[in-house]
Amino acid sequence: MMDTKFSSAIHMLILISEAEAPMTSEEIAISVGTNASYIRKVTGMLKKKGIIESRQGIGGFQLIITPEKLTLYDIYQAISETGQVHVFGLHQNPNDQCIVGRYIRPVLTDVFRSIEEKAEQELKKTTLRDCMDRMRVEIGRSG
Amino acid sequence: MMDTKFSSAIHMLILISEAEAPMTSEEIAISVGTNASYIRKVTGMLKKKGIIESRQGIGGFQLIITPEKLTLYDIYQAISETGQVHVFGLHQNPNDQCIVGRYIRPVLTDVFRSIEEKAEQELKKTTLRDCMDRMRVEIGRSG
DNA sequence: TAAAATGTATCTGTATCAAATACAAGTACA
DNA sequence: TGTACTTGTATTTGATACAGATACATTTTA
Repeated sequence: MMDTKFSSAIHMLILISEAEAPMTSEEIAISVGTNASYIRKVTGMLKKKGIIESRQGIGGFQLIITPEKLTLYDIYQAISETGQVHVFGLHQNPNDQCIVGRYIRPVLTDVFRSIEEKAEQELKKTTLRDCMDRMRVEIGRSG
Repeated sequence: MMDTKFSSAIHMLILISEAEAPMTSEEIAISVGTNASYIRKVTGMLKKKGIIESRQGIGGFQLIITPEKLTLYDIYQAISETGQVHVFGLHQNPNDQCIVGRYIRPVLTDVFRSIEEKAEQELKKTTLRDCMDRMRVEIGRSG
C-alpha cells in the first residue's frame, strides 16, 4: 500500500485554510474519505511541526503558517519519518568480497540523494497557496 | 518493504559491464547479496527493454547498450511497472460532495507529476558510465 | 545422456499502510 | 455538576507489496 499521508495532509490543510467555520476531525474525514482517527494521526504530525494548532476538547484546527509561506516541503517533512524525500531503495546485502559489492552503496547513496534533492527543491518552491490557486483554476474550468 | 530492484539492477549492470568472463545469475546473486531467482527476475525485465541479452542454457548476460548511452532512466523504466517515477501517493476516496474533495486529485496529480518529472530529468542525465566513474573515484579514495 | 544454465511460476515470511476500535483527557453547556 | 462532544493516542486487523525460497520446464554444451 502506498503512503498517502502527504496527499491527505494537503487536502486537510486546504480545508482548514478555506473553511469558514472550524471543522472537526470527523468532518475533515468525510471530505478526505477516511476516518477521524487517521485525520487526527496526521493533524498530530502537522501540529508537532508547528503547521497547525488545536486543543483537546475544542473542535477545529487552525493554520499557524499562512498558505503563502507554507511549502509542500514543510508539509512533507511533517508527515515523513526522516524528513527527506526517499524514492530509491538500496539493496541491503551487497557482498564486501566483491569490489562492486563493496562500493555500490556509497556510490548509489550519492547518486540517488542528488536526484532526490532536485525533487525537494521543487517541493520547497511550491506553497499551499499555489495548490489552492491551481484548484481555483480547475474549478473555473469545470464551471 | 522498500523496492530495491533499481539499486540491484544498477549493481548487476556494472558487474555485467566490467566482468572479464561472463557471470551466471548465481555468481551475480553472490555479489548483489541475494538469490539467483531474484537476479533472473530482474534480468528478465532488463532483457525485455533491450538493455541486456541472454540465452537459455548459456551462462552469462551481455550489455546491448554501451554504458555511455545507458541512462538510469532507461534502467528505471525497465524495472518499474509504469516507467514513471512515482513518489507521492494520492489518497483514493476524496468526497465528491465537497468542492475540495472533488478537485484535489487532478490538482495534486499535476503538482506531483511536475515534481516527479524533475527527478526523471536527472535520471535521464545520469548514465551507467557516470556510476562506474563515481565508483572508481570511491575506490581511489579508499586505497 | 547428463550437467548446467536461464526462464518462469508459486508459496512464504515480513513490513507497511490505512481502517477500525477503544479509551483517556479536555472543554462547553445545560 | 454532569453529560455530550472533541482531540490525543494506543492497539489490532486486513490488505498489499517485496524479497526469499523452491521447483521445474527449456535450452545448450560436453
